[in-house]
Amino acid sequence: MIFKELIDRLKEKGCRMTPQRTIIIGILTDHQYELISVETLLIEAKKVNPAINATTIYRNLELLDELNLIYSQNGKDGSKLFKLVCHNAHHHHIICKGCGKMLPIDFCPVAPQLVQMVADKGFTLEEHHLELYGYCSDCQKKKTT
Amino acid sequence: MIFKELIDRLKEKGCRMTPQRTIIIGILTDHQYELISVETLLIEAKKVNPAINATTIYRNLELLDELNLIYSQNGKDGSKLFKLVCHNAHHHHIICKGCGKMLPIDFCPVAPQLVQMVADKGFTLEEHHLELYGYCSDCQKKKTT
DNA sequence: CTTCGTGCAAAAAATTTGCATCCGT
DNA sequence: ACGGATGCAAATTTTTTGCACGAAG
Repeated sequence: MIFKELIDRLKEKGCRMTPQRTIIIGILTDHQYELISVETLLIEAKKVNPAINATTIYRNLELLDELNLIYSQNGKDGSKLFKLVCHNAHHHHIICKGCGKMLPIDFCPVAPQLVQMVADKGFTLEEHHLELYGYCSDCQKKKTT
Repeated sequence: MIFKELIDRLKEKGCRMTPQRTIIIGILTDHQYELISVETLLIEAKKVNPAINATTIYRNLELLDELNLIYSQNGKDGSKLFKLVCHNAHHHHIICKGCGKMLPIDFCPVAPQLVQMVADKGFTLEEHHLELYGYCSDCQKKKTT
């Protein structure tokens, strides 16, 4: 249900839903578990509507990036790869060492790159546990006073 | 002592140590805890030897990448950023759920991006704990038989 | 000496920008 | 109708490549 969520999120922000944007988001949704390059995204988008321009892809990726809705990393060949940040899936928390407050992080740093690195050593990654510790803004202040 | 380690590693691989390469590695070592762009790397390198060419930077980064000695990620503005993978520093393990074997991972996925994301929410990240679980190649085989 | 590495210039690729037009709301 | 979004072309930036020369081992 990521697709609709994304559209709602964009609408909230006052963005217009053009057919191009809808297509781009649809494709990103299709690839939500893998990384996709600008090039592939453009090719896939053109399959739906051949008139879509690369500029539109760039501008939409920029928009999604500003809203922190996509994550990007560099591919093996140096190309840039993108992936939606899945807000409704797996996530982690940061825990305040001062007051114990927990804040969910809508982002999992265990990227395909790490999975690959582990795979190179013969391991199959099944699950992971990440605990982040720090201080929330309130406790940060208390510490310095 | 990363600098010397890197040089040794490259020598082992049969790479020649030219002054340019030495400078580039030196600068990357200086920035081992932060990300650096090609542009900055070039500027810094030129401060040491103004004759250094961008092509040389690219070719050396390519070399280091092939040897998995650097990690790259995309900067906020879309530029590519690099950082040495610190083999002697902080690291994590993957633990086999079958036999308990532990394998160190010379890579920490808790990237500046995550630190920034946490900072945006008012938290200051102090430490983290990542546990990776999976199956080693041996136990993987046993499972399927 | 023998190759690898470098610099330079040119080519290619990737990304951004300006502007007129289009189309969601 | 208004203002954001798009397409197109041109400009800009980034990265790659070919080749001759220099220098490391």
